[in-house]
Amino acid sequence: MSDSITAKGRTMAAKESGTPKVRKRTLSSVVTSQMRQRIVDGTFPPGSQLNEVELARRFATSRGPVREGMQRLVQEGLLVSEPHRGMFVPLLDESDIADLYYARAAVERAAMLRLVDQGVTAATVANLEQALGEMAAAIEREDWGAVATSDLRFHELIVDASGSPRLSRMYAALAGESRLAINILVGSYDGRTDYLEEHAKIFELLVAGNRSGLLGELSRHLQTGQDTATKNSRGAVADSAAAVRDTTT
Amino acid sequence: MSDSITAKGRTMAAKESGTPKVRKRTLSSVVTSQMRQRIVDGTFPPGSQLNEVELARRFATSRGPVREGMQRLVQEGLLVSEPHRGMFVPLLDESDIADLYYARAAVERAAMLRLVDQGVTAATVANLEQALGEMAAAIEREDWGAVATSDLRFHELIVDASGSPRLSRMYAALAGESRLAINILVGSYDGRTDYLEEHAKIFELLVAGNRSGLLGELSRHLQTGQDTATKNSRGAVADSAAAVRDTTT
DNA sequence: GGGTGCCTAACTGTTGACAATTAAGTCCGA
DNA sequence: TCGGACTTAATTGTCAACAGTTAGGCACCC
Repeated sequence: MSDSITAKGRTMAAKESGTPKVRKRTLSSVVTSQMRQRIVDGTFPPGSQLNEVELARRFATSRGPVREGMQRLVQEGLLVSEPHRGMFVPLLDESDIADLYYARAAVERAAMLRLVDQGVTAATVANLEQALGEMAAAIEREDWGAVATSDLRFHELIVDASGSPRLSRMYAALAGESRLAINILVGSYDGRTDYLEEHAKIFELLVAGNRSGLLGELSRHLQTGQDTATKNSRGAVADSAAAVRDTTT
Repeated sequence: MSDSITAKGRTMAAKESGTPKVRKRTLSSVVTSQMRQRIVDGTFPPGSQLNEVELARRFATSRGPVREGMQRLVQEGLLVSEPHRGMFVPLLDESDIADLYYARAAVERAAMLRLVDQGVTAATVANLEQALGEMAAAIEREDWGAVATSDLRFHELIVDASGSPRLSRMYAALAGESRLAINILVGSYDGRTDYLEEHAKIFELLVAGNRSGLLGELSRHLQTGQDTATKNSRGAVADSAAAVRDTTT
């Protein structure tokens, strides 16, 4: 019953440039990853429509896999579907951001409490320290996109470490939406140089197992994050919407 | 430029409740609903495979809408995908059930606390009372499937009442999975005649705004639910798996 | 001049056929 | 008798063409 080496003739249909490191993954999944990446990194800005035929052409596939990928991204909160109209990258308004941070707080609180209960493993400590290191390096070179990535990664690591598949699954969607909200205000991160120490504080309290301190610090941290996102998105969403209008006319 | 829109047609359509309920559902969505229904009500038992061509034939469509619906149900936790093999209704083992109830507790706790904060509206009270009424009626006529439905509906109403779209979205998936777990042990509900009063207790504490009591009662309630599910599923999953094996051979 | 109704263009929704993959059954040889 | 490679049936993954819907523009009528 051991895993026999199915080393059969692997037809290398690797075209010259199309797909970088395509493994045994199905086409739909690689298309999904590609689209998720481009939504998250801002290539497809909030408010924009994703044209099926254009994407299919760009990925050198048919519309089937593209539609399938879109279905998944809808459930992740990275796309909204308007029947017979198309798929659009969500425009998060003030109430969306508030709800997003509220839901994140609910999930992270539960994860942290459980993590303290069952103790933080050495591997978790190492992962978190690495994320903090990446964040510091990103701040150093003023790469605010990377700062946002390490920021979300830090929080995601905590949730994953709690060992609940369902909590992780739910949080992944929230993290994706958060990235959407943060994208609008990338560049305004520099006004918040205390990000690193806030995360370091949470890390310390987590290792120390300080429950009440942890909950308080988390609330503060997310609250400031929400305030920043809300404040900076006030005009940003309007601009974004206007920009979309321009491009579509 | 000229923003002087008379806004006549808009106000008419918006103010008026004239939107006919004949919303044009797309084929994919109706197929999705149908499949969700049959998974949840046990027509497609846990462990069974959903054949695309057979379902397409049964729904008198092509495989496209069926595949699209399956994608959605995967994200809801009602199906698992094994690439190049097929879609299967999940078989929840002991750890799955534990994780499921843990995640539910996390979400419901947050929802309840917020609900107490912002006060319970009259509409919410009415909805919850109705759910309790349906539960009592279902118990009376020993319709355990309906008991499970009203049970989950009660909890879902609480989460929805908290007014967080994302919390509701996450909880919907958890509720669907819970229904899957409960289906196995439908009929063993009769051993737990205290279900109604447990829910009534939660309802009272919620209206009274008793935080600590609420959290304690919720923990107890979900714990007993988890214990029952776990205990009754011990042999059930084995039987179910065996039954699936029989039908597939 | 303003409103109304068609009309067209572009897009999504749907379909049936084709290709690729998996797993089980079978046959052969040691 | 056992092991392994081959064959084969069934199922999923992918594709290109067709059909239906939506929204915006244009001419026409009042």
